[in-house]
Amino acid sequence: MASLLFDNFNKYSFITADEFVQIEQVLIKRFVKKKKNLLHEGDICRYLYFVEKGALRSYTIDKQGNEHVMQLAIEDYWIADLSSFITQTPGNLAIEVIEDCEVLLLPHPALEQLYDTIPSLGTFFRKLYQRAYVHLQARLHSSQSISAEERYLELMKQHPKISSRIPLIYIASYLGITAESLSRIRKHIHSKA
Amino acid sequence: MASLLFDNFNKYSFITADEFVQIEQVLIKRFVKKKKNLLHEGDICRYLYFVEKGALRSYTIDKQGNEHVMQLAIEDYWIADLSSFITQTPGNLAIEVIEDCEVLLLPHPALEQLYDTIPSLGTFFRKLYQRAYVHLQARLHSSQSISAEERYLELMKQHPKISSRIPLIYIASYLGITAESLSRIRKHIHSKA
DNA sequence: CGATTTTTTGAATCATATCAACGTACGTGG
DNA sequence: CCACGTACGTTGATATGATTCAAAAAATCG
Repeated sequence: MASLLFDNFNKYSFITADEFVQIEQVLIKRFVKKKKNLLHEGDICRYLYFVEKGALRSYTIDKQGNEHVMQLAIEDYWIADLSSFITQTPGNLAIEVIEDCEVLLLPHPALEQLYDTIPSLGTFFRKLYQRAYVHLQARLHSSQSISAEERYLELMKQHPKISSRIPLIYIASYLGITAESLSRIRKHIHSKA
Repeated sequence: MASLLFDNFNKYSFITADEFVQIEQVLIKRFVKKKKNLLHEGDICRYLYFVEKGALRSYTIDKQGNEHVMQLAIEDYWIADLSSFITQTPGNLAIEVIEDCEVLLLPHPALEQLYDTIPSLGTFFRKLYQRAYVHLQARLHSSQSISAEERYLELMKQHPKISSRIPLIYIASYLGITAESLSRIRKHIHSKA
């Protein structure tokens, strides 16, 4: 069983082949085209999305109608509006496809049931939520303590695949700056390299 | 039983008087003086802290040694380094007393045990973690979409008690700006009011 | 290929930081 | 109870990082 998802589970928890078969039974596979939304602002997030292929972003929309990227995801990443998923109430994130995708949908009610039969799945997702929290805190910290250029360099270092594949406008938005600024930052970096 | 903590539990969950007695048995009461630290960077956060009286802040320290306030807490607030508390591994938050405090300490192992006997306690803290997550996301969103002045006004509106009692330097740090900037923002607000 | 999206560049402007100085308040030890 | 020191707040002058708006160049897509 060569499966990206199986390996992903076993990165942070321990899932047997048998257990994985059970999980597979509730997964829904979707092929989604660029520019399509998996989730709209105000929707209840009914699935956790695991990316098998392609790229996506989640984003919020402010009062002026500007979008702000909250998360970027490529192969082997999970993406969702976590707080909406956990509470099953309307959230304020939207999720859009950046690059034609193959995603696996893990439905909320099915997951709740699987927790009973596969205890280590609870561990896995508890850890996942926790990483999300830590990551958010780290982002707030760096947005308050370092320059946009440093933030960009850090992102490049930690997620080189993301920064090379995702269009600059989304990376800029993720970093909390404009596309123009990031373009200038790139020029500046190249000029001294 | 007139208790701030009892009422706090019943804001987000339902705890009976009997259950509350059980909880009280594991709580540790501490009186802590201004400037003292309840937690240092790199410590394992072994307690959730409930503030009965006084004021505290949690903060991170960046590479240049500057502090950045992550949370402010007064009476009726919980404070902790959540990710360190949950994993019981060293964290990177410190917690310092701003105003002489009375705090209740809820130890990690005791809480784990109470979850078995008081199921609604699990609900309560799950919701607490979730609010922390949502709040963090909202902060990141507003730090990327609105000006420092708007952020300050929002804080004043949502937490008037905090903004009136806590020294300006900590509020500024919480907002991600310098004390000088916040001072000017205040002046600007008063001038047009 | 044309159409759209994405990236780059320039000039002007703005929000916030920085550095330095001064004012105020407060609490503690003498 | 006063005086002193430390913590906190304000103000001014200047610097800087990032935004805005406009336009052109480059890349991508059907």
